[in-house]
Amino acid sequence: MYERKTTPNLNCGLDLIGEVLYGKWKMRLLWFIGQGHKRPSELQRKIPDASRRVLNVQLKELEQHELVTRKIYPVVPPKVEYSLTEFGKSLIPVIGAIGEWGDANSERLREVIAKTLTHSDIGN
Amino acid sequence: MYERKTTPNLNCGLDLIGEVLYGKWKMRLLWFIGQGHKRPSELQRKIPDASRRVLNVQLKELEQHELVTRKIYPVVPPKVEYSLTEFGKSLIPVIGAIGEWGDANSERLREVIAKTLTHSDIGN
DNA sequence: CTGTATCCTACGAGATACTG
DNA sequence: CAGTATCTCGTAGGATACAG
Repeated sequence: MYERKTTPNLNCGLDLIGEVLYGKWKMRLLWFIGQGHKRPSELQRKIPDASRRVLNVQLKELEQHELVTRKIYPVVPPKVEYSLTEFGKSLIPVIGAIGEWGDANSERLREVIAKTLTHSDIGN
Repeated sequence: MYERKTTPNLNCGLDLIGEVLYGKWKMRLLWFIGQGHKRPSELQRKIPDASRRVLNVQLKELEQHELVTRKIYPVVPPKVEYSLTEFGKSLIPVIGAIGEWGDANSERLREVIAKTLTHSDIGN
């Protein structure tokens, strides 16, 4: 978890939600957990570009922000499951809207993003 | 404008939109421009926490991503106006949904955010 | 299967001072 | 009023290696 030195100025909803959703993989984590992919290894497979460490960091932040809960099963090998809280669930439609717009405009988005990359060569 | 060294992996809409919306003030810039606050000084007043430089940087990125256009009036003193493109306009409902959720849950959000601040003391 | 501890780097963003 | 040039710094996130 990162230690924050500065204190943000939170004026509007756009700001507040940013605090909680800022983090490269958070929206996708919430999304996949909502889809029923709850175990760390599963999430890791769904988001292979993220390192295990960062996934854990962001999951812990989501937990602290009360968007997900973490349940540990005392078995060997260890088993952990993340679930959305009610609060987290209420965010899913918003994330859905964002993702839909992104999917619907993926063509266009790839174009404009490609234009701004200095060493162009998009990964896929 | 920042020079990017790494090349992102863009798999899904959530990823793609992130590329274009990542930036501390971009959503609010789009929002305010959509509301008709088009001039730099106006936007600066709306978002006083951002420095002029960063506002310009992010506006230029939004322009390159074809979400806004920039129009210069050849008068003295100089006058500039930003407007949403059709592409940019199509994003507004999404930003609206995000902002609404944030506003609707601002109480709760402030709480959970406060808990995670190490040197607590929220600005407002 | 889980998670944590180090170390390291790119880059977002602020401050300030300057030009047209 | 609008924009750019430097300089600087914090920190998010990757790599790797290890531990329960």
